Amino acid sequence: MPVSSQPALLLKLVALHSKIQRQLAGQLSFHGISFTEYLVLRQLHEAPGNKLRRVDLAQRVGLTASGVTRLLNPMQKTGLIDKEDAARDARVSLVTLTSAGATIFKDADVSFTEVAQSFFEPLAAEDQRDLLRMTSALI
Amino acid sequence: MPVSSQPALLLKLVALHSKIQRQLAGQLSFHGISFTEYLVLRQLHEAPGNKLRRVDLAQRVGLTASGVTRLLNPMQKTGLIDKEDAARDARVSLVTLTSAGATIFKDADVSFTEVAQSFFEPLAAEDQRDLLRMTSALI
DNA sequence: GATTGATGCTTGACCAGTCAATCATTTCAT
DNA sequence: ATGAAATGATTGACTGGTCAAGCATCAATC
Repeated sequence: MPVSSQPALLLKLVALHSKIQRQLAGQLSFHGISFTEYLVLRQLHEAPGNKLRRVDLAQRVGLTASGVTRLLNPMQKTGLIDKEDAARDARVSLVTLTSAGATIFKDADVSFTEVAQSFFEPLAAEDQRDLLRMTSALI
Repeated sequence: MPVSSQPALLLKLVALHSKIQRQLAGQLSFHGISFTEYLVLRQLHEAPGNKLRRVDLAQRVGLTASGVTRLLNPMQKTGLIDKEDAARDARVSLVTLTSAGATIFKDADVSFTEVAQSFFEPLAAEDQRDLLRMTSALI
């Protein structure tokens, strides 16, 4: 492969990401949440006991600790999540998924899956497998 | 391919983008510019006469018109770009690349290329070709 | 050639996030 | 047991954008 095409490839991936963000934001807005909020709900949904420390949540969704603080405040006000103190450590504040939050997540996840499916439709199944393998190798 | 893996693939691409952004921002900061600023310099560098209308620049770098206005103000103050009135249309304000801007771009572009090359190093040449083909098909 | 609508750009208000500082609490070495 | 360092969370100041409104100019129709 000519050396010069790696920059082009990098730019393509960035452009691809813009397209993904636009589509996801558009569909998730019907559920009243942003993509980042979807990620939070998803992580809580997957977590044992539907509960996580804020630091761990930050790491999983790719935000800083303060970013999580700022993101969660409105989510708590709208009842998607709740705070809970940790038994063993008074510093940590656990984040829990409310049942309302779980409902919203399940609805939003349908949209997310639809976007994902239609997004990759131009690729053959084998290409999709290759793409998954390559992205895993690159992360 | 099992239907369920498209969501996973989408999440991988998002994670990949985070990694790209981190690496690019880190290297470009040595040249005193952000990735978005790099994109602006790149577009001007590629444009005929090193000059573009703000609307066209906005579209090429994926920003809104106001985003471009806000981005370019500091870039003009630091002398990377310059304004110029269009001869035929008093509404448009052309953006031009200064020679200082061209110098910074060339330096930054070396870093950009290095990041791109090291980023895709885990992939064989054939994989890189496939990846380029797939991303082009998806955009 | 005046009106109406489209286009290019900027501005004010806002949103989502970072970073650095701070505070509270916990852990660890002695 | 105590003092020092580490950890978890929040806050203030800031960055980098968006969106909607507004202003100037241009184009088209009548």
